[in-house]
Amino acid sequence: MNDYEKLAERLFPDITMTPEQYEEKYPARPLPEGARVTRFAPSPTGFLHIGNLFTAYVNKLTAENTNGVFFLRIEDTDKKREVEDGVSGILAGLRAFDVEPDEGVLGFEFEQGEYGPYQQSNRCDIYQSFAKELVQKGLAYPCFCSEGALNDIRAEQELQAVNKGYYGDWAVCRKLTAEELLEAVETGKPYVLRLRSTGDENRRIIFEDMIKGKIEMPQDIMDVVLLKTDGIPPYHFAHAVDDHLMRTTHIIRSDEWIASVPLHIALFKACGFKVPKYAHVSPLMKEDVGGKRKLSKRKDPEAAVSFFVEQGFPKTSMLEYLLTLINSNFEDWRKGSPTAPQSAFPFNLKKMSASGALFDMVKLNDVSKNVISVMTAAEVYEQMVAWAKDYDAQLYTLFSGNPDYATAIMDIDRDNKNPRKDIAKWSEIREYVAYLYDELYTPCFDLPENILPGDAADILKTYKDVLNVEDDKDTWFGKIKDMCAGLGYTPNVKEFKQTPEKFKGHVGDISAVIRIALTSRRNTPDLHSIIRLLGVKKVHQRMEDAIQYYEAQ
RNA sequence: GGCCCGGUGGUCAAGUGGUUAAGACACCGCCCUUUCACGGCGGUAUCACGAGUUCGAGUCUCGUCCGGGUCACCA
Repeated sequence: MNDYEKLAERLFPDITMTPEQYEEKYPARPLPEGARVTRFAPSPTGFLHIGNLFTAYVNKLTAENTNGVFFLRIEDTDKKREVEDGVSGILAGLRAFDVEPDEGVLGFEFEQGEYGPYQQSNRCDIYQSFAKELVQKGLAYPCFCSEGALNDIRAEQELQAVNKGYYGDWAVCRKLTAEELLEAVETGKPYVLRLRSTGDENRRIIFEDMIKGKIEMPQDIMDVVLLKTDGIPPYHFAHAVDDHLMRTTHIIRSDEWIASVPLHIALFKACGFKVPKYAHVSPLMKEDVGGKRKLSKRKDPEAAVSFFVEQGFPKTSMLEYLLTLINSNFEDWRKGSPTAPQSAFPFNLKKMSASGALFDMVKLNDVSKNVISVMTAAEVYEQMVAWAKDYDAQLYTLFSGNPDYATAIMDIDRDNKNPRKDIAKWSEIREYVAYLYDELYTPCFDLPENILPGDAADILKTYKDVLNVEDDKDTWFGKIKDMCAGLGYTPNVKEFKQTPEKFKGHVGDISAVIRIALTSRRNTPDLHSIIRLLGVKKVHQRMEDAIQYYEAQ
């Protein structure tokens, strides 16, 4: 046994599993050629950022498109960050929008898959096994520098205007011999384990990022921490060991990791691992005065995935919108395949934009309206009720109390070739259906400027006499047209436009008055259907109320 | 500050040396229309800046500027 081996044994006396044994325990995955293994690896903070959902979705798509595997790993090596049961919130956000992992952590203290444990806090023995081997090979060493000593080094580096960090001549413990290190360990001094970097800052590493393209950077020369004083690794080392053993083929993660790729490559090489492919996703931005900035958890409510759940965006809407950001040819594809499932889209990692996109609520709304417009009334009802159950108790009671009525409302104008696009999210429905439920209805008979209250009263009085709820649509509208002449209006919109001086208004104004009297709104779906849903009694009552209101003016 | 990434209309963006510089959202106008919508047609508006290479540059090179990231015993 040489000195390094002795040191390794002294440092990790209880570690008996060797890296070779772990390699056998986690063999190459039995997947078809070209299958990609991806992962989403958040900290269990309980908060899922929309940008994380975006990245996770890209991971899922990548795996799905190649018949690979998408797994969830929890990076809980930092106790300070931890939140009680922080996993559930993240999983809930993922599930809300169907970005469900195939493998890994799938619930509170529940995981599935052959490559676990998937929670880093349960993998300490594994990290230490690989760390032990690094020590044996002289590629890692214990460092006894205190926080204060580290600060002193940093201050001196600042003074000399050189790169900060623990490296080269600054790395005092690196210069200790194995014998000296062993002696220091015996004193019981706390230590961290550091990589003995073999990097040369004058040499460059080149790697191909699948989104950003070719990236060239100086080699990493830092003697980074492999194991903290508590024996747990920080992100970098854990990433190398985990993604190697879990046989991840593509590391798709957020942009901010680019700077540490040289380090990660150094780590993979030091451990003798094959370097995975990298793809760095640009962050989602938010419009701000004078430019754009990253969506902020603190300032922007829409940074949280839960916000979209609360607002009631259908999961397909959200994914549809995200897809437009992920691959800009998605919209063209959608045009050609309006009803195809999202999973049929030929997603391409390389087509992702290298720059950060602004998250556009207006566009999301538009996309969502399209999605909802092609749903059946039954689908709308089902999703709407599911949402209301959690977020609008009154609406939930109203809807589930009479499903046929609610479905009939949602069915208005829905079987058209070009359906209406009124609704972008379920939270809008309360307002949308308000006039169809007495419990939600507050009358408001305000007229457009071009209609006088007296005329409105006349219109309603005339209409009240001819109205028959049983009329079919043509008869119904025929009666409205027939009313026009007697009241000084024209049934012909074109005619009105040509000679407006000859009329008080056109049939549109008559309809507007009736619409406002019955619904208190200036735009609603087809009035004829609404009248039938409302029923004779309510229709007459509301017209009476409106007439009274106008006559009092 | 060092290193790295990015920069085409208000927004998402196509674009791989020769295009009238696509398309979508938003906005505006017109048309359709039996209301409200849907829909159709059209319009405003973009290559950050400066050099260079080239017959020719949004595209290649260099510089500048702007925005972002990163330089922890956080991830």
